[in-house]
Amino acid sequence: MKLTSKGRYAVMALADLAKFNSMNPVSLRDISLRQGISLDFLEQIFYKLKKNNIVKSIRGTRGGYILTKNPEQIKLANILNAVDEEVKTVQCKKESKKGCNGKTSKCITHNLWDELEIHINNFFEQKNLKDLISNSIESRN
Amino acid sequence: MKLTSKGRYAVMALADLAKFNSMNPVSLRDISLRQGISLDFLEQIFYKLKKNNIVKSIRGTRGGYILTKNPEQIKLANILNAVDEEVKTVQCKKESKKGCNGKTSKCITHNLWDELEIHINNFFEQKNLKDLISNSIESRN
DNA sequence: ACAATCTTGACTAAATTAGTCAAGTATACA
DNA sequence: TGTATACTTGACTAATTTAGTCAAGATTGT
Repeated sequence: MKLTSKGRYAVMALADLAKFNSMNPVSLRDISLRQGISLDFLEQIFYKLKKNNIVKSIRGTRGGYILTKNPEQIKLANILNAVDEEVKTVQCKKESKKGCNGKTSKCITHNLWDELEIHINNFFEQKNLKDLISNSIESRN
Repeated sequence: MKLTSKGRYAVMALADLAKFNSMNPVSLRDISLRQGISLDFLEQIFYKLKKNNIVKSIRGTRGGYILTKNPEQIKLANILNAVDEEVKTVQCKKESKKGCNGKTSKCITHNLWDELEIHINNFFEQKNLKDLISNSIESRN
């Protein structure tokens, strides 16, 4: 699980989408304006979200994107996995065939990062888009 | 909380230190060889660990470093905070005076990252150096 | 004296991030 | 049918961050 602006933007954009979803598709341009995210960057992000079947697109003049499911069915873990291709907490996983740091065995802390990754994933597994938008209303944002 | 190799190396090095601590100071050179971490990089890391009172140093020919406390009294959170100066999960905190993304209010996901940071911190608050080394013996490493 | 070790700052190559740019394709609507 | 709007997709790039290296010294044990 990689946590970058790309992931944050994806969550923000989808929260925006969930909020204004009602029935009409929402254009990236609108999201870009409301959330202050570069349109070009959003395009990249939504390309991935679409490939991962989290949104679907409607082309043409009044087109835009809509969620494929209800907000409460979309877990944040799904979103982050969709945009942040590689899953990692901290190095030391990708060289796992040969051990860590070029050694032949796993490093002392190897299990630790495994556990951490699970811990973080749990967090995102337990949150869905609806949680986010109800929270933001609650806190008067 | 930033998670990089620097933090991982710090934890590895201190776990090594805890293991061989017995009574004699352990030199960075030894740690470097055992853990496969660059000596120069270790020096940087231990500089910070010392400033944060996690280790103390003994100079001279048979010098090296020793832990200032028992391994079970050193929480991983302490270590990571010591070496990873800046605390952050994902952008959107440092501009917190002016809101996120240059907007005047907090972004929809702001609270989310706060929660996540707490979640991760809890993880590291609950683990100490002793946990690490007993685990690694247990799993025959 | 001298070798081992810690101390500290400055510098840098490589990787990653956070985008931009560009050239399209599809659709709605006038 | 033309045109504006919006999605589609790949390629490229500036800025930042990471993960170190390099260097010059200060201390101490023997």
